[in-house]
Amino acid sequence: MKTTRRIPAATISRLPLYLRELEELARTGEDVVSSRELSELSQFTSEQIRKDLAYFGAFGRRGIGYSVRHLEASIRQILGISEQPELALVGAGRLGTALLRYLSRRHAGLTVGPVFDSDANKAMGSVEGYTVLPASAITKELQRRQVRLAAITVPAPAAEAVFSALVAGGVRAVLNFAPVKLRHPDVFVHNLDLATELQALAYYGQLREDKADEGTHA
Amino acid sequence: MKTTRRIPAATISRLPLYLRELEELARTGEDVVSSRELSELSQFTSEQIRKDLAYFGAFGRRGIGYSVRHLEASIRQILGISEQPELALVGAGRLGTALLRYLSRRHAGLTVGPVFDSDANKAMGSVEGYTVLPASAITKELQRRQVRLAAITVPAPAAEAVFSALVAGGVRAVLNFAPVKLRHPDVFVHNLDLATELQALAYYGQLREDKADEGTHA
DNA sequence: GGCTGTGAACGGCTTCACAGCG
DNA sequence: CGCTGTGAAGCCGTTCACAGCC
Repeated sequence: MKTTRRIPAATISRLPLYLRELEELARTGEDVVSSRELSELSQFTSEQIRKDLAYFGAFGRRGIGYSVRHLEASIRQILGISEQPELALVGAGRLGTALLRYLSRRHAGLTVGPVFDSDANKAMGSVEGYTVLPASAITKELQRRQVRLAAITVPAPAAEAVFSALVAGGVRAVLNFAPVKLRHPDVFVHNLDLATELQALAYYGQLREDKADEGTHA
Repeated sequence: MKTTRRIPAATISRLPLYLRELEELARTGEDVVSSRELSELSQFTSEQIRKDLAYFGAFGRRGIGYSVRHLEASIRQILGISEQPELALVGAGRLGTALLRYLSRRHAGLTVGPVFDSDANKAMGSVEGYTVLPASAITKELQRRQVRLAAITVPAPAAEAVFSALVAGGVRAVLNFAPVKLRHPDVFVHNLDLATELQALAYYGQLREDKADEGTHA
Protein backbone atom coordinates (compact mmCIF):
# COMPACT_ATOMS: atom_id res chain seq x y z
CA MET A 1 0.00 0.00 0.00
CA LYS A 2 2.00 2.94 -1.27
CA THR A 3 0.76 6.24 0.15
CA THR A 4 0.27 7.95 -3.18
CA ARG A 5 -1.04 11.49 -3.42
CA ARG A 6 -3.82 12.93 -1.30
CA ILE A 7 -6.98 10.89 -1.57
CA PRO A 8 -10.32 12.68 -1.95
CA ALA A 9 -12.45 12.50 1.18
CA ALA A 10 -15.33 11.39 -1.02
CA THR A 11 -13.34 8.35 -2.03
CA ILE A 12 -12.63 7.38 1.56
CA SER A 13 -16.28 7.71 2.45
CA ARG A 14 -17.19 5.26 -0.32
CA LEU A 15 -14.72 2.57 0.63
CA PRO A 16 -16.78 1.30 3.58
CA LEU A 17 -19.77 1.00 1.26
CA TYR A 18 -17.80 -1.05 -1.25
CA LEU A 19 -16.64 -3.15 1.67
CA ARG A 20 -20.20 -3.76 2.76
CA GLU A 21 -21.12 -5.11 -0.67
CA LEU A 22 -17.99 -7.22 -0.84
CA GLU A 23 -18.83 -8.82 2.49
CA GLU A 24 -22.25 -9.67 1.18
CA LEU A 25 -20.74 -11.12 -2.01
CA ALA A 26 -18.30 -13.19 0.04
CA ARG A 27 -21.21 -14.48 2.11
CA THR A 28 -23.00 -15.65 -1.03
CA GLY A 29 -19.85 -17.39 -2.20
CA GLU A 30 -18.87 -15.07 -5.07
CA ASP A 31 -15.22 -15.27 -6.05
CA VAL A 32 -14.92 -12.47 -8.56
CA VAL A 33 -16.75 -9.22 -9.10
CA SER A 34 -16.54 -6.64 -11.87
CA SER A 35 -16.76 -2.90 -11.34
CA ARG A 36 -20.04 -3.03 -13.22
CA GLU A 37 -21.53 -5.53 -10.79
CA LEU A 38 -20.29 -3.53 -7.84
CA SER A 39 -21.82 -0.49 -9.47
CA GLU A 40 -25.26 -2.08 -9.55
CA LEU A 41 -24.94 -3.10 -5.93
CA SER A 42 -23.57 0.13 -4.56
CA GLN A 43 -25.22 2.63 -6.88
CA PHE A 44 -21.95 4.32 -7.72
CA THR A 45 -20.73 4.36 -11.32
CA SER A 46 -18.27 1.70 -12.37
CA GLU A 47 -15.76 4.34 -13.45
CA GLN A 48 -15.91 5.90 -10.03
CA ILE A 49 -15.32 2.59 -8.34
CA ARG A 50 -12.35 1.80 -10.57
CA LYS A 51 -10.86 5.25 -10.01
CA ASP A 52 -11.36 5.05 -6.25
CA LEU A 53 -9.61 1.71 -6.07
CA ALA A 54 -6.86 2.80 -8.45
CA TYR A 55 -5.75 5.46 -5.98
CA PHE A 56 -4.40 2.64 -3.86
CA GLY A 57 -3.04 0.31 -6.50
CA ALA A 58 -4.12 -2.13 -9.19
CA PHE A 59 -6.30 -4.67 -7.47
CA GLY A 60 -8.17 -6.01 -10.48
CA ARG A 61 -7.40 -8.27 -13.41
CA ARG A 62 -8.19 -6.94 -16.84
CA GLY A 63 -10.74 -9.02 -18.62
CA ILE A 64 -11.74 -10.65 -15.33
CA GLY A 65 -12.59 -8.28 -12.51
CA TYR A 66 -11.67 -8.13 -8.84
CA SER A 67 -11.13 -11.00 -6.44
CA VAL A 68 -13.84 -10.53 -3.81
CA ARG A 69 -11.71 -11.82 -0.96
CA HIS A 70 -8.59 -9.99 -1.99
CA LEU A 71 -10.35 -6.70 -2.55
CA GLU A 72 -12.16 -6.99 0.75
CA ALA A 73 -8.87 -7.53 2.55
CA SER A 74 -7.27 -4.66 0.66
CA ILE A 75 -9.98 -2.20 1.59
CA ARG A 76 -9.75 -3.24 5.23
CA GLN A 77 -6.03 -2.66 5.04
CA ILE A 78 -6.50 0.75 3.44
CA LEU A 79 -9.05 1.83 6.03
CA GLY A 80 -6.84 0.55 8.79
CA ILE A 81 -9.36 -1.85 10.27
CA SER A 82 -7.48 -5.07 9.59
CA GLU A 83 -6.07 -5.19 13.09
CA GLN A 84 -9.36 -4.18 14.74
CA PRO A 85 -8.13 -0.95 16.32
CA GLU A 86 -9.67 0.27 19.54
CA LEU A 87 -12.10 3.15 19.67
CA ALA A 88 -12.35 5.17 22.86
CA LEU A 89 -15.87 6.23 23.72
CA VAL A 90 -16.53 9.32 25.81
CA GLY A 91 -20.11 9.66 27.00
CA ALA A 92 -22.06 6.59 28.03
CA GLY A 93 -25.51 8.00 27.35
CA ARG A 94 -28.07 6.74 24.86
CA LEU A 95 -26.08 7.56 21.80
CA GLY A 96 -22.84 6.31 23.27
CA THR A 97 -24.48 3.05 24.25
CA ALA A 98 -25.93 2.68 20.77
CA LEU A 99 -22.44 3.05 19.31
CA LEU A 100 -21.10 0.62 21.85
CA ARG A 101 -23.57 -2.00 20.72
CA TYR A 102 -22.71 -1.47 17.09
CA LEU A 103 -19.07 -1.98 17.89
CA SER A 104 -19.49 -4.97 20.13
CA ARG A 105 -20.99 -6.85 17.20
CA ARG A 106 -17.56 -6.58 15.55
CA HIS A 107 -19.06 -5.79 12.18
CA ALA A 108 -17.31 -2.48 11.77
CA GLY A 109 -13.81 -3.82 12.20
CA LEU A 110 -13.29 -1.73 15.30
CA THR A 111 -13.06 -2.83 18.92
CA VAL A 112 -14.55 -1.13 21.93
CA GLY A 113 -11.69 0.56 23.76
CA PRO A 114 -11.90 2.46 27.03
CA VAL A 115 -15.31 3.93 27.86
CA PHE A 116 -15.56 7.19 29.80
CA ASP A 117 -18.23 9.33 31.37
CA SER A 118 -18.11 12.56 33.36
CA ASP A 119 -21.08 11.55 35.45
CA ALA A 120 -19.74 10.11 38.68
CA ASN A 121 -22.76 7.82 38.92
CA LYS A 122 -21.97 6.19 35.62
CA ALA A 123 -18.22 6.26 35.99
CA MET A 124 -16.84 3.19 37.74
CA GLY A 125 -20.06 1.38 36.90
CA SER A 126 -20.54 -0.59 33.70
CA VAL A 127 -22.60 -0.20 30.56
CA GLU A 128 -23.35 -3.07 28.23
CA GLY A 129 -20.70 -5.05 30.02
CA TYR A 130 -17.95 -2.47 29.64
CA THR A 131 -16.38 -0.74 32.61
CA VAL A 132 -16.95 3.00 32.58
CA LEU A 133 -14.03 5.16 33.69
CA PRO A 134 -14.19 8.76 34.89
CA ALA A 135 -13.42 11.43 32.31
CA SER A 136 -10.42 12.48 34.35
CA ALA A 137 -8.71 9.26 33.28
CA ILE A 138 -8.96 9.94 29.54
CA THR A 139 -5.47 11.22 28.81
CA LYS A 140 -3.61 8.65 30.85
CA GLU A 141 -5.70 5.73 29.64
CA LEU A 142 -5.36 6.68 25.99
CA GLN A 143 -1.63 6.93 26.35
CA ARG A 144 -1.41 3.63 28.16
CA ARG A 145 -3.48 1.72 25.61
CA GLN A 146 -2.20 3.66 22.62
CA VAL A 147 -5.71 4.44 21.41
CA ARG A 148 -5.83 6.50 18.22
CA LEU A 149 -9.59 6.69 17.59
CA ALA A 150 -12.37 8.19 19.68
CA ALA A 151 -16.03 9.11 19.59
CA ILE A 152 -17.46 11.95 21.66
CA THR A 153 -21.11 11.59 22.72
CA VAL A 154 -21.27 14.02 25.63
CA PRO A 155 -23.42 17.13 26.05
CA ALA A 156 -22.12 20.28 24.35
CA PRO A 157 -20.67 21.99 27.42
CA ALA A 158 -18.39 19.03 28.19
CA ALA A 159 -17.16 18.42 24.64
CA GLU A 160 -14.32 20.92 24.56
CA ALA A 161 -12.64 19.64 27.71
CA VAL A 162 -13.08 16.04 26.66
CA PHE A 163 -11.51 16.80 23.31
CA SER A 164 -8.48 18.44 24.91
CA ALA A 165 -7.99 15.39 27.09
CA LEU A 166 -8.21 13.10 24.07
CA VAL A 167 -5.70 15.21 22.16
CA ALA A 168 -3.35 15.15 25.12
CA GLY A 169 -3.72 11.39 25.13
CA GLY A 170 -2.52 11.21 21.54
CA VAL A 171 -5.78 10.61 19.70
CA ARG A 172 -5.51 10.89 15.92
CA ALA A 173 -9.12 10.91 14.70
CA VAL A 174 -12.33 11.84 16.48
CA LEU A 175 -15.99 11.43 15.61
CA ASN A 176 -17.75 14.25 17.47
CA PHE A 177 -21.50 14.12 18.01
CA ALA A 178 -21.66 17.18 20.25
CA PRO A 179 -22.97 20.39 18.69
CA VAL A 180 -19.69 22.30 18.96
CA LYS A 181 -16.94 22.73 16.39
CA LEU A 182 -13.83 20.91 17.55
CA ARG A 183 -10.53 21.46 15.80
CA HIS A 184 -6.88 20.70 16.24
CA PRO A 185 -4.10 20.85 13.66
CA ASP A 186 -2.84 17.33 14.41
CA VAL A 187 -6.18 15.57 14.76
CA PHE A 188 -8.77 14.67 12.18
CA VAL A 189 -12.20 15.64 13.46
CA HIS A 190 -15.47 14.62 11.91
CA ASN A 191 -18.24 16.72 13.42
CA LEU A 192 -21.53 14.90 13.14
CA ASP A 193 -24.35 16.65 14.98
CA LEU A 194 -27.64 14.84 14.68
CA ALA A 195 -29.72 17.98 15.30
CA THR A 196 -27.91 19.59 12.39
CA GLU A 197 -28.56 16.59 10.19
CA LEU A 198 -32.24 16.70 11.02
CA GLN A 199 -32.45 20.39 10.20
CA ALA A 200 -30.86 19.83 6.82
CA LEU A 201 -33.28 16.95 6.28
CA ALA A 202 -36.18 19.29 6.94
CA TYR A 203 -35.11 21.39 3.97
CA TYR A 204 -35.48 18.45 1.63
CA GLY A 205 -38.76 17.47 3.16
CA GLN A 206 -40.39 20.69 2.03
CA LEU A 207 -42.75 20.41 -0.88
CA ARG A 208 -41.22 22.22 -3.82
CA GLU A 209 -42.73 22.41 -7.29
CA ASP A 210 -39.39 22.17 -9.08
CA LYS A 211 -38.13 18.67 -9.68
CA ALA A 212 -37.63 16.66 -6.54
CA ASP A 213 -33.96 15.93 -6.02
CA GLU A 214 -33.26 12.32 -5.55
CA GLY A 215 -31.34 11.70 -2.39
CA THR A 216 -27.84 10.36 -2.51
CA HIS A 217 -25.90 10.98 0.64
CA ALA A 218 -23.17 8.96 2.24
CA MET B 1 -37.94 33.37 -0.56
CA LYS B 2 -37.72 32.84 -4.29
CA THR B 3 -36.79 29.30 -5.20
CA THR B 4 -33.88 30.17 -7.44
CA ARG B 5 -31.74 27.54 -9.08
CA ARG B 6 -30.65 24.28 -7.50
CA ILE B 7 -28.86 24.86 -4.23
CA PRO B 8 -25.67 22.89 -3.54
CA ALA B 9 -26.12 20.24 -0.89
CA ALA B 10 -23.01 21.60 0.80
CA THR B 11 -24.75 24.93 1.24
CA ILE B 12 -27.78 23.32 2.86
CA SER B 13 -25.59 21.39 5.25
CA ARG B 14 -23.95 24.63 6.39
CA LEU B 15 -27.17 26.54 7.09
CA PRO B 16 -27.87 24.74 10.38
CA LEU B 17 -24.36 25.62 11.52
CA TYR B 18 -24.87 29.29 10.76
CA LEU B 19 -28.15 29.03 12.60
CA ARG B 20 -26.41 27.61 15.63
CA GLU B 21 -24.06 30.59 15.80
CA LEU B 22 -26.89 33.04 15.25
CA GLU B 23 -28.82 31.56 18.15
CA GLU B 24 -25.78 32.00 20.34
CA LEU B 25 -25.38 35.60 19.17
CA ALA B 26 -29.03 36.32 19.86
CA ARG B 27 -28.58 34.87 23.34
CA THR B 28 -25.72 37.25 24.02
CA GLY B 29 -27.81 40.15 22.80
CA GLU B 30 -26.05 40.89 19.52
CA ASP B 31 -28.17 42.77 17.02
CA VAL B 32 -25.99 42.75 13.93
CA VAL B 33 -23.33 40.40 12.64
CA SER B 34 -20.97 40.64 9.68
CA SER B 35 -19.99 37.74 7.46
CA ARG B 36 -16.48 38.14 8.83
CA GLU B 37 -17.66 37.68 12.41
CA LEU B 38 -19.77 34.70 11.41
CA SER B 39 -16.72 33.36 9.64
CA GLU B 40 -14.67 33.43 12.81
CA LEU B 41 -17.43 31.71 14.73
CA SER B 42 -18.28 29.04 12.20
CA GLN B 43 -14.89 28.48 10.61
CA PHE B 44 -16.23 28.91 7.10
CA THR B 45 -14.89 31.72 4.93
CA SER B 46 -16.85 34.96 4.83
CA GLU B 47 -17.22 34.71 1.04
CA GLN B 48 -18.72 31.28 1.39
CA ILE B 49 -21.19 32.49 3.96
CA ARG B 50 -22.22 35.44 1.79
CA LYS B 51 -22.58 33.23 -1.25
CA ASP B 52 -24.60 30.63 0.64
CA LEU B 53 -27.01 33.24 1.91
CA ALA B 54 -27.20 34.99 -1.45
CA TYR B 55 -28.72 31.87 -2.99
CA PHE B 56 -31.87 32.69 -1.08
CA GLY B 57 -31.96 36.45 -1.35
CA ALA B 58 -30.26 39.57 -0.05
CA PHE B 59 -30.51 39.43 3.71
CA GLY B 60 -27.71 41.81 4.61
CA ARG B 61 -27.16 45.56 4.51
CA ARG B 62 -24.06 46.80 2.78
CA GLY B 63 -21.76 48.60 5.10
CA ILE B 64 -23.56 47.14 8.11
CA GLY B 65 -23.93 43.38 8.11
CA TYR B 66 -26.82 41.03 8.85
CA SER B 67 -29.58 41.45 11.41
CA VAL B 68 -29.10 38.52 13.78
CA ARG B 69 -32.78 38.06 14.47
CA HIS B 70 -33.87 38.50 10.88
CA LEU B 71 -31.22 36.17 9.50
CA GLU B 72 -32.02 33.57 12.11
CA ALA B 73 -35.69 33.67 11.14
CA SER B 74 -34.82 33.54 7.44
CA ILE B 75 -32.67 30.45 7.81
CA ARG B 76 -35.37 28.71 9.79
CA GLN B 77 -37.79 29.59 7.02
CA ILE B 78 -35.42 28.28 4.35
CA LEU B 79 -34.83 25.03 6.20
CA GLY B 80 -38.54 24.65 6.78
CA ILE B 81 -38.32 24.44 10.55
CA SER B 82 -40.28 27.60 11.35
CA GLU B 83 -43.48 25.70 11.91
CA GLN B 84 -41.80 22.92 13.90
CA PRO B 85 -42.67 20.06 11.52
CA GLU B 86 -43.13 16.57 12.89
CA LEU B 87 -40.56 13.85 12.44
CA ALA B 88 -41.71 10.23 12.44
CA LEU B 89 -39.34 7.86 14.19
CA VAL B 90 -39.18 4.20 13.28
CA GLY B 91 -37.20 2.07 15.69
CA ALA B 92 -37.33 2.80 19.39
CA GLY B 93 -33.97 1.27 20.28
CA ARG B 94 -30.98 3.03 21.76
CA LEU B 95 -30.30 5.23 18.77
CA GLY B 96 -33.95 6.03 18.24
CA THR B 97 -34.34 7.00 21.86
CA ALA B 98 -31.27 9.20 21.66
CA LEU B 99 -32.81 11.03 18.71
CA LEU B 100 -36.09 11.28 20.54
CA ARG B 101 -34.41 13.04 23.43
CA TYR B 102 -32.65 15.47 21.13
CA LEU B 103 -35.96 16.34 19.56
CA SER B 104 -37.95 16.64 22.75
CA ARG B 105 -35.61 19.46 23.82
CA ARG B 106 -37.03 21.44 20.89
CA HIS B 107 -33.62 22.80 19.96
CA ALA B 108 -33.66 21.42 16.46
CA GLY B 109 -36.90 23.06 15.40
CA LEU B 110 -38.52 19.70 14.83
CA THR B 111 -41.24 18.00 16.85
CA VAL B 112 -41.47 14.36 17.74
CA GLY B 113 -44.17 12.85 15.55
CA PRO B 114 -45.41 9.26 15.64
CA VAL B 115 -42.98 6.70 17.05
CA PHE B 116 -43.00 3.14 15.72
CA ASP B 117 -41.33 -0.15 16.48
CA SER B 118 -41.66 -3.62 14.96
CA ASP B 119 -41.05 -5.29 18.27
CA ALA B 120 -44.46 -6.20 19.71
CA ASN B 121 -43.08 -5.76 23.21
CA LYS B 122 -42.15 -2.16 22.57
CA ALA B 123 -45.10 -1.32 20.38
CA MET B 124 -48.14 -0.10 22.34
CA GLY B 125 -45.82 0.71 25.20
CA SER B 126 -44.11 4.04 25.63
CA VAL B 127 -40.56 5.35 25.39
CA GLU B 128 -39.47 8.64 26.94
CA GLY B 129 -43.12 9.49 27.38
CA TYR B 130 -44.10 8.88 23.77
CA THR B 131 -46.53 6.17 22.76
CA VAL B 132 -44.94 3.55 20.52
CA LEU B 133 -47.09 2.26 17.68
CA PRO B 134 -46.62 -1.00 15.78
CA ALA B 135 -44.80 -0.72 12.45
CA SER B 136 -47.92 -1.92 10.71
CA ALA B 137 -49.51 1.46 11.44
CA ILE B 138 -46.82 3.51 9.68
CA THR B 139 -48.55 4.23 6.38
CA LYS B 140 -51.93 5.08 7.81
CA GLU B 141 -50.55 7.21 10.63
CA LEU B 142 -48.27 9.20 8.34
CA GLN B 143 -51.15 9.91 6.00
CA ARG B 144 -53.42 10.92 8.85
CA ARG B 145 -50.92 13.30 10.45
CA GLN B 146 -49.43 14.50 7.17
CA VAL B 147 -45.89 13.72 8.30
CA ARG B 148 -43.21 14.53 5.73
CA LEU B 149 -40.03 13.70 7.66
CA ALA B 150 -38.84 10.42 9.12
CA ALA B 151 -35.81 8.78 10.71
CA ILE B 152 -35.16 5.04 10.44
CA THR B 153 -33.26 3.45 13.31
CA VAL B 154 -34.19 -0.19 12.87
CA PRO B 155 -31.92 -3.20 12.22
CA ALA B 156 -30.88 -3.68 8.60
CA PRO B 157 -33.29 -6.50 7.73
CA ALA B 158 -36.33 -4.39 8.66
CA ALA B 159 -35.26 -1.18 6.97
CA GLU B 160 -36.51 -1.91 3.47
CA ALA B 161 -40.06 -2.72 4.54
CA VAL B 162 -40.19 0.22 6.88
CA PHE B 163 -39.06 2.51 4.10
CA SER B 164 -41.74 1.26 1.75
CA ALA B 165 -44.37 1.91 4.38
CA LEU B 166 -43.07 5.43 4.92
CA VAL B 167 -43.08 6.12 1.19
CA ALA B 168 -46.63 4.83 0.94
CA GLY B 169 -47.50 7.18 3.76
CA GLY B 170 -46.23 10.13 1.74
CA VAL B 171 -42.91 10.81 3.44
CA ARG B 172 -40.71 13.33 1.61
CA ALA B 173 -37.33 13.04 3.34
CA VAL B 174 -35.78 10.23 5.35
CA LEU B 175 -32.70 10.00 7.53
CA ASN B 176 -31.70 6.35 7.40
CA PHE B 177 -29.31 4.91 9.98
CA ALA B 178 -29.67 1.30 8.85
CA PRO B 179 -26.77 -0.12 6.83
CA VAL B 180 -28.75 -0.58 3.63
CA LYS B 181 -29.07 1.74 0.65
CA LEU B 182 -32.61 3.06 0.45
CA ARG B 183 -33.76 4.92 -2.65
CA HIS B 184 -36.93 6.21 -4.17
CA PRO B 185 -37.36 8.76 -6.97
CA ASP B 186 -39.80 10.93 -5.02
CA VAL B 187 -38.10 10.83 -1.65
CA PHE B 188 -34.91 12.42 -0.44
CA VAL B 189 -32.88 9.85 1.49
CA HIS B 190 -29.85 10.61 3.57
CA ASN B 191 -28.13 7.36 4.41
CA LEU B 192 -26.08 7.75 7.56
CA ASP B 193 -24.63 4.49 8.78
CA LEU B 194 -22.58 4.89 11.93
CA ALA B 195 -20.51 1.79 11.26
CA THR B 196 -19.55 3.26 7.91
CA GLU B 197 -18.64 6.56 9.52
CA LEU B 198 -16.44 4.81 12.02
CA GLN B 199 -14.66 2.87 9.31
CA ALA B 200 -13.91 6.06 7.41
CA LEU B 201 -12.69 7.57 10.66
CA ALA B 202 -10.28 4.70 11.10
CA TYR B 203 -8.59 5.67 7.85
CA TYR B 204 -7.78 9.12 9.16
CA GLY B 205 -6.61 7.71 12.46
CA GLN B 206 -3.77 5.85 10.81
CA LEU B 207 -0.33 7.30 11.34
CA ARG B 208 0.93 8.62 8.04
CA GLU B 209 4.22 10.42 7.54
CA ASP B 210 2.81 12.84 4.98
CA LYS B 211 1.20 15.96 6.40
CA ALA B 212 -1.72 15.26 8.67
CA ASP B 213 -4.92 16.53 7.11
CA GLU B 214 -6.85 18.76 9.35
CA GLY B 215 -10.36 17.58 9.80
CA THR B 216 -13.24 19.66 8.52
CA HIS B 217 -16.41 17.68 8.13
CA ALA B 218 -20.01 18.76 8.46
C1' DG C 1 -14.96 53.46 4.49
C1' DG C 2 -17.27 49.18 5.45
C1' DC C 3 -19.51 45.26 4.16
C1' DT C 4 -22.58 42.84 1.01
C1' DG C 5 -23.56 40.61 -3.38
C1' DT C 6 -21.63 38.51 -7.49
C1' DG C 7 -19.23 37.55 -11.99
C1' DA C 8 -14.74 35.33 -13.00
C1' DA C 9 -10.99 32.39 -11.99
C1' DC C 10 -9.62 28.39 -9.79
C1' DG C 11 -9.41 23.66 -8.19
C1' DG C 12 -10.93 19.29 -7.27
C1' DC C 13 -14.05 15.46 -8.03
C1' DT C 14 -16.64 13.01 -11.55
C1' DT C 15 -17.54 11.43 -16.19
C1' DC C 16 -15.89 10.21 -20.54
C1' DA C 17 -13.34 7.76 -23.70
C1' DC C 18 -9.95 4.82 -24.72
C1' DA C 19 -5.47 2.58 -24.21
C1' DG C 20 -3.56 -1.60 -22.09
C1' DC C 21 -3.62 -6.37 -20.69
C1' DG C 22 -5.43 -11.04 -19.89
C1' DC D 1 -13.18 -9.59 -26.66
C1' DG D 2 -13.82 -8.17 -21.66
C1' DC D 3 -12.75 -5.44 -18.08
C1' DT D 4 -9.39 -2.64 -15.74
C1' DG D 5 -6.59 1.54 -15.30
C1' DT D 6 -6.07 6.37 -16.62
C1' DG D 7 -5.31 10.79 -19.20
C1' DA D 8 -8.60 14.34 -20.78
C1' DA D 9 -12.76 16.78 -20.57
C1' DG D 10 -16.56 18.38 -18.01
C1' DC D 11 -18.85 20.00 -14.04
C1' DC D 12 -19.63 22.02 -9.76
C1' DG D 13 -18.46 24.21 -5.58
C1' DT D 14 -15.06 27.38 -3.55
C1' DT D 15 -12.06 31.37 -3.70
C1' DC D 16 -10.92 35.70 -5.59
C1' DA D 17 -11.60 40.29 -6.71
C1' DC D 18 -14.34 43.98 -7.18
C1' DA D 19 -18.57 46.59 -8.16
C1' DG D 20 -22.52 48.40 -5.59
C1' DC D 21 -24.78 50.45 -1.65
C1' DC D 22 -25.10 52.26 3.07
